[in-house]
Amino acid sequence: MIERVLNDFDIDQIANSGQCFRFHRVGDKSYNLIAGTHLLNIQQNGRTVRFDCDEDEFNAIWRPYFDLDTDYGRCKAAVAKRDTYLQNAVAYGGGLRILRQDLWETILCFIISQQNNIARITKCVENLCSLFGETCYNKSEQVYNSIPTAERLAACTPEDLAPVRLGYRAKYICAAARQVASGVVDLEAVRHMDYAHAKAELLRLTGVGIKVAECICLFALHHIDAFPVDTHIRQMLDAHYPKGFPLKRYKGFAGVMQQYAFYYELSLKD
DNA sequence: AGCCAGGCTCCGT
DNA sequence: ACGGAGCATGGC
Repeated sequence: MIERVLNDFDIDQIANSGQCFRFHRVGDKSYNLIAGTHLLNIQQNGRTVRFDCDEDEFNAIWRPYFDLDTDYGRCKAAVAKRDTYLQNAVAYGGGLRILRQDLWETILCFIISQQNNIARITKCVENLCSLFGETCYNKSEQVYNSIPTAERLAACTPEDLAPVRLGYRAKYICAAARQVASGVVDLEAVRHMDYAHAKAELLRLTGVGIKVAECICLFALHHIDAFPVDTHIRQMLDAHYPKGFPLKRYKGFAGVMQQYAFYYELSLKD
């Protein structure tokens, strides 16, 4: 069991930020999270966060996953004083983090995300894992399913995936899985590329366009210059930044600002 | 009931 | 190179 006192960290905000679709709420500020082949129970009480794992796993997996070595206070302090929109967004979602998620898992989740809503994305991801994922066990003998491998999905047809209810995205998933399993797109190489090259390589995947590629760059590869523009961000930009978002001001961490804005926009719509 | 959702591919110009 | 139709499904 690991306990840490953390600033700028709110597990509810992180779990509901639409970066990861594999947080399962199990109690007050308490979640089971499946990331790659790992399962974590995490619980927050005030600034104290409890990670149910040993120190080696914490350092190897969860510390980078939650980006705990980054000072988000510095990002927040960079927000222009007169920019009341971003000031409000930061005040609202000040506990957000940019996660370092598994690359293949993020590719699948964000292919599924297109032209879809978060509630249904979550269901599709759950279906995909429970029907095609690898069965995993942790030390406490908890059973859970990881995201299916590219090899497993490459052997599937879109009809095979029908129970997942992916709609027209099923054929994208099958095609992308074949590209990855065959090595036509080398994800291990993508991991070591800079932002521009990684984005270009991801764009070769069927079902991955600019927006999805930028989400993958931001939420898996931690290229925090990425600034995905989806329908919510588009509306926000039109309403609050008609002359364009000040990307230069936030160069090097624009993706963090994007995430504050995205989470704030979601809150304004329910 | 009808609009919309963390868009993309494909096919005309 | 660019623009628009079509796309599956279900939440609200």
